[in-house]
Amino acid sequence: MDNNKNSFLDGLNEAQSLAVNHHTGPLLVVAGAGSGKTRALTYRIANLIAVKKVDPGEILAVTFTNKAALEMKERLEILMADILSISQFGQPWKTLPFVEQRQLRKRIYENITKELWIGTFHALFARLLRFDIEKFKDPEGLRWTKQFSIYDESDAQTLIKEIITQDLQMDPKRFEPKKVRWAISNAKNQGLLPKDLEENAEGQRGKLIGQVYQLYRKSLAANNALDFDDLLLFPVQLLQQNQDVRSYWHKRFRHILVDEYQDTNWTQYELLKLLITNGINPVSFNDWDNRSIFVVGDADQSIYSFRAADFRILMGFQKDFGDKGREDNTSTMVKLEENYRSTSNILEAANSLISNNTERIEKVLLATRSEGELITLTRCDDEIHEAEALVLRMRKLEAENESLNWRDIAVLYRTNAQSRAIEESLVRWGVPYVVVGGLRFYDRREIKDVLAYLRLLINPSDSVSLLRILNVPKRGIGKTTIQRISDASTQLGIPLWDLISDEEAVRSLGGRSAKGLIQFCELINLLMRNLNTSKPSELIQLILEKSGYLSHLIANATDESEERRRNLQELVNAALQFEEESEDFNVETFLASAALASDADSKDTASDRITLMTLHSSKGLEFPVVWLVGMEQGLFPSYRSLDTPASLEEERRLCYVGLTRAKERLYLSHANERRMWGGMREPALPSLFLSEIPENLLQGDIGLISGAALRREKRLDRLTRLDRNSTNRSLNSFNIASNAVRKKHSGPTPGKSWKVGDKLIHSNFGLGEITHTFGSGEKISIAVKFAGMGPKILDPRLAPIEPLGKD
DNA sequence: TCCAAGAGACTTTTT
DNA sequence: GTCTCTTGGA
Repeated sequence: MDNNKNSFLDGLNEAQSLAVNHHTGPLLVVAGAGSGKTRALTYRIANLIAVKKVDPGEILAVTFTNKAALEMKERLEILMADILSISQFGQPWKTLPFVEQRQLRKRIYENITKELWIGTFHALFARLLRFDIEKFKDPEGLRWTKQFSIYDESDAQTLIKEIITQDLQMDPKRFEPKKVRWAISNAKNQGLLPKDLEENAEGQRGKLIGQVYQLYRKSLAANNALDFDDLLLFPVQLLQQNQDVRSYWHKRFRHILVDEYQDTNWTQYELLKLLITNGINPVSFNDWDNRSIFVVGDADQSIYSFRAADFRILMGFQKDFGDKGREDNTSTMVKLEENYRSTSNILEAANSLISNNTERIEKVLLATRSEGELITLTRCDDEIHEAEALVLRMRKLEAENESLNWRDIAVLYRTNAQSRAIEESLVRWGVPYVVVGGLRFYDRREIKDVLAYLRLLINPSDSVSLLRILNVPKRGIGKTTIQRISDASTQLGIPLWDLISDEEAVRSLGGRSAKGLIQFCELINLLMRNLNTSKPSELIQLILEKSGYLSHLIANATDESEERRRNLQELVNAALQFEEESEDFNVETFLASAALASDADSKDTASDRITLMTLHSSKGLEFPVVWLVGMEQGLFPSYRSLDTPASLEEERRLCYVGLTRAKERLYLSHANERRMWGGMREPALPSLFLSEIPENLLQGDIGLISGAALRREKRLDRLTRLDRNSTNRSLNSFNIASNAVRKKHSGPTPGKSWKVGDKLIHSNFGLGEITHTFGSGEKISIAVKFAGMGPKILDPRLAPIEPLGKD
């Protein structure tokens, strides 16, 4: 019977099993890339619940992204379903009748997943603050309520810029808001208050920053808002100062698990300690009865020190928690060193690269897979050649491997800006792709506008949100009026909303804009009346209609406003999805999830497209085929890291992360020169990291990708495609696209008549559809909508386009 | 008050 | 090259 119950643990290797079965006390799991650490985490939670009979509500699991949290819940549900199904029905969950599958899963959700606290540090502690922020005693007497808004980086910067220009009357060009924000963030991460900063400041500048910090805190309080740093700092201070609150959460969370432990910072570490030992120094903490802290990480993959992460926290775990033993698999450390992900060639390259770092826990990744292909290194003339060469290779690879899908391929780069050249080539050759990162969905202007409406409804003190939407859409409220009322509000010390919801005040202050202001108040009041009775999605819809935002966009009728409308529709969908996924949804929880969502969270894995992203975003992911581009000195490693050894080591870890994402094939490339922005081409040397990969693992076509070689490859690509298409492979729309693009070299087609709805292929933009025609006969112009961009007006006699038959 | 055109900054990585 | 902010005119 017992054996049966534990059978889900059978597939684990020895080290994994040690980690999963660890019951109480501290444990550090040093887990190399691809060694099954997510598996260890998930199985451990399942083991705690199913075997050790831990109440799910006593488990706190910290992940690095929201997406990782969702995935972990999902995996856990399936695992638990299997365990229960086998113990109850004697058969795996998937073999149950569909109805019973669903019932069981629902039961697990209700009794287990829903009770667990799984999420990022920020999401989890924002949640904790929703309970207890009103018990927080601020050292300067400021107050917040549980309706607090969460300000993102740009909100924070807006506030700081305002303080610099308005309160301090300084020139934001000489005293840059961004740098000041950064300095304040650093101070917060060290737990420093404005007065600490002012007292210890060296020189005028430090004093000024202290002043801004002081005013910034006041301003946040006036808006009843917290920034990202506060979401961690406030809980630390709250747990330090209030013993009741601390004991409550200490008793509640008996088992804490932390993923990506190498990227925690000192504030986060402080939080963990407060919770797990109830504020007692961990070395002397003895009450490990039915209590554990389980952290998983890899010092070699620490890549967030710019965000105050410090992998020495990981290195010090054993010392801090009282086990002096530093040998393998002591009572507080287990090493997972067997890699199940990559071929041994890829691993050898990664191991060899990372051995150049000095600050490490000694660890090698042991291969479990065969040698595999050699790593391909390509030197190109410039970034355009690099992009073209990459796309051609990719197409060749896809054409030659029946089982390889576009979604199996990822292109990784150091900086977001590098995606552009690659995107252009992908569009030109009709390869479907998705870019992760760059502009976050929730950072788009129209989305932020609507969220600002929601924030104001929840938290009327939030003047930053109010000012954002006061005249959006246009209500005839201008700069002068806004200046006047916000001056009045600061002078009187009352929130903006209180001021403008007083009709008399508005009439005397508003002047010509009074009408617009009153109209705005009526709108907000109407929305507020619907706040408690509407779901988030309904409220968003109501905002869009009643505010005139939607009709404004419709009236505008440009491509841009069309795009905005689509995004807003997408926001409604996101809200609907949120309502489906979470049990206790309301506007507040929806806003919190929007504020803390990252772009990587929304990456949909369903559609078959290649993925483009920064090396940082790639952490935790894996792909059969990986391209690492821009391997040049000054770009990767970044020029800012070249003269500090510690930063250079971090860049090397970043490279290590990149290499170890690849399962089967790895391609590296660098260019001889690169256009940095707009104008100047800059010559570039191959990255130092390339020289740290043993030559025998590389197959080079160094020097091959010159202009002439590229043309030769393009001819070859055409031949392969022709060959392939003339055989029996079915033609999806994508293949048609590439097929027709190939013909582009025959030039434009004369004498063709064009009409709305016709599909065509453009040699640069790919597949498009005609949305309008202007003029007639020889002089006709056409407006064409291509995927991923606004319509282009083209002259069909000149443009490199080909008509496409109806499909 | 609103809009269009021009200047200027931007490139490290993000919860 | 592209996004944001400022400026000046209607």
